[in-house]
Amino acid sequence: MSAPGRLNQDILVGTAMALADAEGLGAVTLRRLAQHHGVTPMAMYRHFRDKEDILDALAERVLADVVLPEPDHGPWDEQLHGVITALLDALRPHPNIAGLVHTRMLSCEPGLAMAERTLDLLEQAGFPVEAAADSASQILHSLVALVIAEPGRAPGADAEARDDATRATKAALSALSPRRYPHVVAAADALAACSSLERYYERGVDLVVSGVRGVRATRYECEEVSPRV
Amino acid sequence: MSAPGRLNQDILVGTAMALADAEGLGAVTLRRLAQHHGVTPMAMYRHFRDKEDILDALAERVLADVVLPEPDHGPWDEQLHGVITALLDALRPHPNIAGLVHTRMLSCEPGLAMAERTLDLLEQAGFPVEAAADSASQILHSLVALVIAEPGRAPGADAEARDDATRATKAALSALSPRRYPHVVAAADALAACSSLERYYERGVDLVVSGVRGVRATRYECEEVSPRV
DNA sequence: ACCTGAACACCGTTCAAGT
DNA sequence: ACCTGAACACCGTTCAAGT
Repeated sequence: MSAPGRLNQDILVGTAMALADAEGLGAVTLRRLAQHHGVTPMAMYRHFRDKEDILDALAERVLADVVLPEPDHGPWDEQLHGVITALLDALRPHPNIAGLVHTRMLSCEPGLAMAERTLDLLEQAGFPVEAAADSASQILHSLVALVIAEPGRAPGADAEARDDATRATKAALSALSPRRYPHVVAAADALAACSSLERYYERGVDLVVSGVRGVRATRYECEEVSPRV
Repeated sequence: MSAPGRLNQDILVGTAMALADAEGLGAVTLRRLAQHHGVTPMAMYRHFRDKEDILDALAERVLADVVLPEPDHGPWDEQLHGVITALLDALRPHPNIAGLVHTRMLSCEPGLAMAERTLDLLEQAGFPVEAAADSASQILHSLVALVIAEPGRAPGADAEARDDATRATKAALSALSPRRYPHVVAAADALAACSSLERYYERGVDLVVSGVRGVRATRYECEEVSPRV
């Protein structure tokens, strides 16, 4: 495809990302990577230890796009909102790759930076260290899940195929027994595809931040209003 | 391994599940499945359309273990707590398989049953249908993420290897610069492994249910206490 | 109806060899 | 230092054939 030119890890990770975005993770292959650069598959072992190493680099590349807002002296929940939004902005363009982040958050620099900020904010909010660790992990992983589960996206196909898949899902859900699944049938369109992706993600962020606020209010702070049990 | 006896889909899914639990999804292979039953790989095509079909069946089998509590007239949030716990109880024994559920929740009966119950409860809580759809999706996927991210589990190895991995993670996190990652270093042990899995999952459920309560309070109900903005 | 045998196109990975 | 060629063990899948 491109001139054999100079081959390095950054370039290769770039084409791996393009492959994953266009055709899914299944298309990320030593052989296709090599072929795309007019080179033999074994040449890849000059740049990566093994396949796993490529996937690690792919996850790190996505997380490297996270632009954390500068820490300020605003309320912890607004700052948490900012961190969460920064992660989502980085993940959303690469839904096929997002899943890789699940197991690699704590093994690359940008993931650690995000964990650090999240832990900081949770401890500012009053969470004890162990609760902060568990919660930070869940928060970050929930956002990954939010991107993976984004309604109306097919595993790794082009826009047309994705559209077909969405239509098929709508039809399948609408065709269910309305006696047995009344709510699913009523919500078929909303479950199969978002009317607004922006609103979907706003709701997702809202749910997570509200969860942290609620846990704090009921567990780690006595002098504030607490929702009913 | 076992006598050629009678081979059917249920038996094969059972051995696929055992393989996945023991060695990870990578071990679930047409050829290993066949070999385990002393049969040729092509015999699998009598029982499954293709490999994807096996993974679908695997996800459905896990979800089939969900025991939804009977609907009652208790408060919606307590009932939601019950549904969430039921899903977690089914997923937790099969962390290697949990990820398959992400894309298959709405394409099998037990997944639909859970979506139906969740939508029902959210609408009881006052969520408009579209918000309920987005939120139900996120709730269920967050729980999958909770299991996948369970601290201290390696992708698909035995207990000993998992222990080694946990120790290595602890060491790696503890060895980070305490100037740059003070909170990560301080929380290294808690991030690498749970002191109590039960507490980890309780916190996870709590965070999700609190999130729903909070969103309801600020958006879909005016006469209750609402946390500060 | 259920299983086999041979074949195909594709994987990741190794090793010794080239320049 | 960087890439090649040949080989190996493993994939999913097809097709025609057996009983």
